[in-house]
Amino acid sequence: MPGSDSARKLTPREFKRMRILRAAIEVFARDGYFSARMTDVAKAADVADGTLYLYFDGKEHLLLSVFDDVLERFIDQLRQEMRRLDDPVDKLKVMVRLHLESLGRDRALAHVLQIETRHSRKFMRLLSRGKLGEYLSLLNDIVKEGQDLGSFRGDVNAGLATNVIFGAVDELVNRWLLSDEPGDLTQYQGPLLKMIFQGIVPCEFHEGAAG
Amino acid sequence: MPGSDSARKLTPREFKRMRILRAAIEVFARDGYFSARMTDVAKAADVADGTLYLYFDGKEHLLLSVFDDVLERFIDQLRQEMRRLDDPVDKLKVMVRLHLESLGRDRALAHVLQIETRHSRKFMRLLSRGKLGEYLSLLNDIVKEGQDLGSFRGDVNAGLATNVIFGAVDELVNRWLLSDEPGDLTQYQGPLLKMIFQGIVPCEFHEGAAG
Amino acid sequence: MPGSDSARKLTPREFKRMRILRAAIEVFARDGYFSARMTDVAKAADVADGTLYLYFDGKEHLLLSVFDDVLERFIDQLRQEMRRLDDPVDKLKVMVRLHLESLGRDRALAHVLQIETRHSRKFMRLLSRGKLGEYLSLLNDIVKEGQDLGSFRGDVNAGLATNVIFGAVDELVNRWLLSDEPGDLTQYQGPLLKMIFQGIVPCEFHEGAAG
Amino acid sequence: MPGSDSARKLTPREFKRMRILRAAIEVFARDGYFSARMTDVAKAADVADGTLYLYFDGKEHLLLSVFDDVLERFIDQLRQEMRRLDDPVDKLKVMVRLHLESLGRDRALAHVLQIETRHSRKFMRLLSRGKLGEYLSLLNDIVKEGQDLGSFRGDVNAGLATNVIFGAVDELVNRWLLSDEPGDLTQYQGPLLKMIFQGIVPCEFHEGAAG
DNA sequence: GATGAATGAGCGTTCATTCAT
DNA sequence: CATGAATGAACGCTCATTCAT
Repeated sequence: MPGSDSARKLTPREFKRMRILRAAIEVFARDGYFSARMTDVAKAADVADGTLYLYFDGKEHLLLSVFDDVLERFIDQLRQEMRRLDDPVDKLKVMVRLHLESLGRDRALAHVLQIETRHSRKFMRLLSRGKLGEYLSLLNDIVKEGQDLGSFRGDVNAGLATNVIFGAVDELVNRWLLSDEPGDLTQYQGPLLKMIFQGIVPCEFHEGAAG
Repeated sequence: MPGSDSARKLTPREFKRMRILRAAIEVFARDGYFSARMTDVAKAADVADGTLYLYFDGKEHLLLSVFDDVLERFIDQLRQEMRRLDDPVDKLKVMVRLHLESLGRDRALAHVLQIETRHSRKFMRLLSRGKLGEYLSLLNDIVKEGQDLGSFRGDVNAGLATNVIFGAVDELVNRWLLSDEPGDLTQYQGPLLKMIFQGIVPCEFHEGAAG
Repeated sequence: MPGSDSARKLTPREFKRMRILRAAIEVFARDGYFSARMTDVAKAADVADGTLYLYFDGKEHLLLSVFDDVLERFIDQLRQEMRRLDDPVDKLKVMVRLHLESLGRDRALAHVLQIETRHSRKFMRLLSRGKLGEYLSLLNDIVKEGQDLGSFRGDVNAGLATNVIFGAVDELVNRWLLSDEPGDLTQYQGPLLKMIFQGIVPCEFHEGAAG
Repeated sequence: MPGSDSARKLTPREFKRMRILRAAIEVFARDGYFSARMTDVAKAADVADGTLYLYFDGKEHLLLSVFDDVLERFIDQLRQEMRRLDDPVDKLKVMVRLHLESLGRDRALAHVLQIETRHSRKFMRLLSRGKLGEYLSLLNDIVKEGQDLGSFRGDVNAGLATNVIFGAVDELVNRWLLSDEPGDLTQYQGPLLKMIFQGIVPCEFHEGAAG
């Protein structure tokens, strides 16, 4: 797909920016955001300390940029995949799959996104109002669409359902990150979706189990 | 029930320990763990800086103690409530209710437990191996019990189901924490349980939706 | 004179404060304010780096404190000497003498007061509005008193005369500071006063020389 | 007088040099020498950062060049004016007038010459040994000439008298610089000269006042 | 000559922790 | 036990200067 946005050649500036972002991911994942030193990021990116500040406003901005950059690309990819699909059920499946695949493929990145970017309420708000909000909004749209079509139960608030779904996926990734023998993250996709779709109680008992 | 753990009078030492823990919760919630200064915790607890170190090993241990102390009491309470119940469905309901009630009652505490204690992988591991693990284990027991009795579907790995349930509740608390107009956290109990029990897809479509 | 303010024993805190101020004078004079490093001041005062900040708000405040502390004592001394005198001419003589003596006695201090504290307009304003203003005001009072009594010519604005006198003394100190073989600063007292009192033009030519 | 130094057309290089010097004056006056950044000087001069170093050896040399350039022209002008005059009294009058006029006309320049160039002993020595020394030497010559002719009192060391005169003028300029409502600097010329010529004590009291 | 992206040395300040009283 | 003054290691960031183009 020559000429496509994601394939076009990077300018030297963009290239160096990417190098720094990648270095930040590695160093932040290895040492933790707070313990990580800017000078180590610079070393990992093979640039001088001062160069970091030609591309980013500071340490915090660097962390935020890791998050936003990655999520931006992820959301783009998601949007493209969504276009091909009609069934909200399928959309949800794809979304969960991509989520697990993306993070499962890059443990350092997952670490930064799941843990280091959540070190403070202030930072979490920043994320929620940025790309993360966009992502949740995408998920929310799918839920609502499913409810409109009758594929998803309509007696649960869509926003809450969105949170529950995200929370389930998110926690799974967290456990995978904390595990000593992680294995393949995507292996959980099937059971996870089953839980999300069908819950934990078999249909025949639904009456009695209703909250 | 004289002499019971929770009702007996606190020794002066225990009392001061509690004062420091409470001060830590307030200060960590207000300023964030990393920005918070030990001297401010001391001030809030109305003790000298050095006194903190007579009760805790350091800043990190103080944070850990907040977590463990609170969870210990929560788990005790949970165990007592569980004893009265037989039905795993009821147990799960109670567990979720207590979870939401406990955190909904004390926003500063919720903030510290949900956000500040998760600032690094190292710390999260510490939690997982401590009281948090115990809590998850309790939840896991309920799930397995439900599966054994047939109340919960047996075709999903219990550990994964546990994670999904915990993740759903946890994320809900997070959203509540980040919200500007929080409202009452317990209001979500019903819908949340519905999601956990029945999933998002109505029974009649379960075949097609299976992951 | 036991019990007098200046002779009373210093508290340990005051003593350490003085030690730091003295160290600052030496280091600022030796390296210049901007090149001087706080860690060197600390070393010279034989305290830890952080201790400086228990006594002063920062580097700039330290410099300001050197100035204000010294001038405060100088002004006190001046006020006491003034009390014994009636003749403004005598007062001016004493003032100039004390000025030259105080600085001539301590070259490092003179260096800091004359040069390092004047590194920026902002800082000079700070000084002018502080103790330096008080000092100039004292000088101004003497000039006005002399004019009222007829000892000083009344056809020159007192403020301007004050500036001229101060400028003359100040510049003399500056030249002494920049000189490689300084000699005794007080040796200039007589000629300086002659210039201030009588100007450069002999009386018989005053008509023609008037500006 | 075509071809004269001050009137001939500037080469492009000289022109750019002047632009940089002017930019330096503005930026140094606005931000202070130490806070000022070379990149801001470059911006103000509308050249690239690196270009500054094609015309000056560095930041310090730039400041020194501002001083020397301005003083060189000032001294040239002074020498020309002196040529027309015989009376040392007149020469002194003209010198003071030109001094006040030159600085009164350009407050940014005055700021740099009076304050920013005096930030350290090392720099002040540099000035004293350069153009400033030349200027003081010029003043000294006038004083000595006046003493030889009997117009100025001979019982005061010429060097000291020079310092006193310079100090008086210099301090006046300083006060004007620090004032919030400066007004016209040249208004002080008359009274200032009166002080310099006649001192502060009326002739009839000279005996008693002699230092 | 002119550019401006890259360099990297340098430092004021903070704050968790200690320990003499 | 309690205190709080003192410690000193640690680091993000700036900016004068350089040099490949």
